[in-house]
Amino acid sequence: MGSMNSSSTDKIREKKRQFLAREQRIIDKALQCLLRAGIDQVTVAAIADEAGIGKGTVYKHFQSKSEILARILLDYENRIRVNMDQGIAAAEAGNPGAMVKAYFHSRLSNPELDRLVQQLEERIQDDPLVAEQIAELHAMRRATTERIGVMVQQLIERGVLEEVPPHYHYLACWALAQGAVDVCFNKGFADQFSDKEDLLRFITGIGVTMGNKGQLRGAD
Amino acid sequence: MGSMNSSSTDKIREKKRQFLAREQRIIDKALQCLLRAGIDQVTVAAIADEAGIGKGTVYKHFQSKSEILARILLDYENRIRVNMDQGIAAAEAGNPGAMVKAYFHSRLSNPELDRLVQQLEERIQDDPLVAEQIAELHAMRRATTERIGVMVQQLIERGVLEEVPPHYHYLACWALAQGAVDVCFNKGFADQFSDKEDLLRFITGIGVTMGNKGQLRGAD
Amino acid sequence: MGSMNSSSTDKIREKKRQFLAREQRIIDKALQCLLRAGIDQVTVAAIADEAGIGKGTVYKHFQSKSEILARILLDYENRIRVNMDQGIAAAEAGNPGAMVKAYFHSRLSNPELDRLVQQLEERIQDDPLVAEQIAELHAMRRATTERIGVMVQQLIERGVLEEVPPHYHYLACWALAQGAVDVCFNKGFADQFSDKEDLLRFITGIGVTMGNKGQLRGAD
Amino acid sequence: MGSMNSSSTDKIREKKRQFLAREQRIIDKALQCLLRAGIDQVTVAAIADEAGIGKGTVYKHFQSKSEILARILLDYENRIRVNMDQGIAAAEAGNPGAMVKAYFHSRLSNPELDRLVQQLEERIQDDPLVAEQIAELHAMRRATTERIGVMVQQLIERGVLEEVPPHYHYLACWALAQGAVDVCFNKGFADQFSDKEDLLRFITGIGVTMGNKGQLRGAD
DNA sequence: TATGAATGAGGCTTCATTCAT
DNA sequence: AATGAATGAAGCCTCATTCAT
Repeated sequence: MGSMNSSSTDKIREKKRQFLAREQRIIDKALQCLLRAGIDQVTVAAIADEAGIGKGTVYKHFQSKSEILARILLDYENRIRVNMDQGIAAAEAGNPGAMVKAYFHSRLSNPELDRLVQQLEERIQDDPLVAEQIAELHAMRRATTERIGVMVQQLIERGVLEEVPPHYHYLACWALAQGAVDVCFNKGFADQFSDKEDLLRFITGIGVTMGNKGQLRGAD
Repeated sequence: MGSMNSSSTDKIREKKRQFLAREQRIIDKALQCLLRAGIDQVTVAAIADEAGIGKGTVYKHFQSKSEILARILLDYENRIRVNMDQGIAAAEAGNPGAMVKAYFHSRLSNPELDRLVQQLEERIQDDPLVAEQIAELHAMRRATTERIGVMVQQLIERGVLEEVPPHYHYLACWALAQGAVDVCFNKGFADQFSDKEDLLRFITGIGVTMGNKGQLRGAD
Repeated sequence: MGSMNSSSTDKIREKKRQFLAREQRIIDKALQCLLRAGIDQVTVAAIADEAGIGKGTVYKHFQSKSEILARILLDYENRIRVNMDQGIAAAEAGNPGAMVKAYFHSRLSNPELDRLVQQLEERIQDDPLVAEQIAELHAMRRATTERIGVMVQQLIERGVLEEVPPHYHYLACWALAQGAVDVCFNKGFADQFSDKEDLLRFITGIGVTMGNKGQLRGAD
Repeated sequence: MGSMNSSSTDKIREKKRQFLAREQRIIDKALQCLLRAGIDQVTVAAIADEAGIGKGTVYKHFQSKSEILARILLDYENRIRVNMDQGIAAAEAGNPGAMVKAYFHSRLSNPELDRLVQQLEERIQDDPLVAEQIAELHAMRRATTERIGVMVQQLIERGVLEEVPPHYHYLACWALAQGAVDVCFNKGFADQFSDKEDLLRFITGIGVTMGNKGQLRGAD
């Protein structure tokens, strides 16, 4: 009986594992489709085909197409958060630039993906079917902002950064990263640079120093 | 006969004028719809309604829906170019920051519109129906970049700006502006700042000084 | 100019006429489908096919499938109301049974249809897409009930009918008619009678006298 | 060996008992779902959930969803038949109204259920998967009709009832009961009466006397 | 010339049923 | 024997585009 129990438990576990694996597979394949074909061309049917499963199966794992997209969004934001944690730890260990570097690295190391995620967010932002997930995304961002805010505040007090509301610095970073990604993949700029890495390095350099005190002259 | 001729010419001219006026009206109303309802909600029918004409008439002026959107895109880019011309003139007259300021002002003075245009570009980027217009857009950008490149080159030579390929500076500006707009309208950041204008001023300030020599430390 | 105007007015009128004609055609064909194949087999595609038009065209006339069904419902109830008006007129002219006869005649003269309408009502009763039409249906019924109520009240006062709330008599009629229709088309009773007309005549006879004073003995 | 045999027989019996118990549980829970949520909202998955078993298990007991519904139908008709048996017995014992009363009581004592059953019948009437069960239902009704027919014939001969084919009286009863149930639950009549019980009592009273001789005047 | 009715491909989603474990 | 993940046919609806008037 004991062994039977444990074997049946094993079986259930194995099933759960497989189920989750398939869920991940759907996510992965969906992402693959999205990156390849662009957001508008990807249908639930296409995702199912790519994953080698039936359309109906997709709906065993996700309540709607938007939910798949939301999941990609959250996974991505999570990965950024983890990277930021490391950056913050390094910053607290005395390397003040580490945080910003970590941030830019997170977002620019795979700019195709970052850009896709930007587009996904626009697309599902107002879909009531994923209101909850969107709220979660926003909560994650808020948490990140707050943790960064503390550090930024210290840098302001130490006279390193401009005295503006602390999250301005974060938002400016976010903006620059966001735009950097757009530049990389905007087809109109494709012929403007031969070395994407080099450009991103330049922009990251800007990100690391921007907002430093004494560097701003008045805008109109 | 002469007067008849001239009157018939007048008639034709008047018709042309009316035709073009209507075309502009369609563009304007389409833009109005897009800004009001968001890119996904706007149908050709809605545009025609808003313009007070029939759907069929829209297709007398534009070959496809994408063409309307492309037209908005081009109009916008054109307006930026005009502004840049003034900025460049001022820069040549001895005000080196004027160009960057002009650029940021063009893009951030109406961020809702800038953001919409970003989205439009994503949407129609690969649509073969407007391949030509997209090419034109890219050509405009290239022209702008080149003209800026000349000035930037001078600033580099005068030791004001970092010695990187000249268009890097432009692309960084583009990126920061692009991202600034995203920050403004990302709902997840809505509660992070109370005064959009203030934030944009801060970011514009960054834009004006970024890339200045002596401000960059190496990114990884 | 005058004749041009009138001819263009004519054209518009003709178009409207055609449009309404097609709308009616859709209703008619939908009804035909429903009667032939049963409510569950009828899809929007089937209706469109039957009417010889595209699926999309159906949606130019009706906002949803339910709206088609609701329209059939309302048309039918309207026809009953018109018949009732005549019956009430006759009743006021001194033929007290005329009203009930008119009612039964309305409902039993085409029992297939009546039964279908019953089913339709069940089906769309709670569909929010036709909440308005359902409300209208109920309003029509309420109006009918009230007008009948006045007459029934008189008959009660004259001692012809049982002294119960007046609309009880109407509701009992409605119930008997409703059930009579079910009997006619319930396949389980198909072999119980050879002459449907004869049975309905018998039941109508019951309807005309039921509720008359002195005929009721207590139910448990 | 003997005792082993008997114990294995016991086991088999126990299993059968459990199997049948579960089957009944499925029926009960299905009915519960149907009454709660309405016929359109109930899926096989919902029934299985409610019964606390897997979907697959449901299909060990029933070949199709329709079969479950058919079973509910037959159970209900059976219960009516049992009640009728008692009513007939009472009628034979000298209480001629007992039969009709029994019938109405069977159908109107739980009108929600009766209405549901009506709807089920409509729904599965033509489903080939349950053709057999539908035939059985019809056979049961025919049997009931015939047994009643004998009594009605006697009442006709004694001059109590109108001289029409005997089952007309039964069918009229069926119709009135059927319609009474519809009245109760038609939302359009919801505001026409405050006391459902009172209305049903009135209608039952009609049912008991209808068809009695001397009460009919000719319908058209 | 302007119109808008007609079109139908194509998207999303549901759910009865099957079948490998 | 029981399970529930997988299936895919089928339904409803949208909307860019066409074309007869």
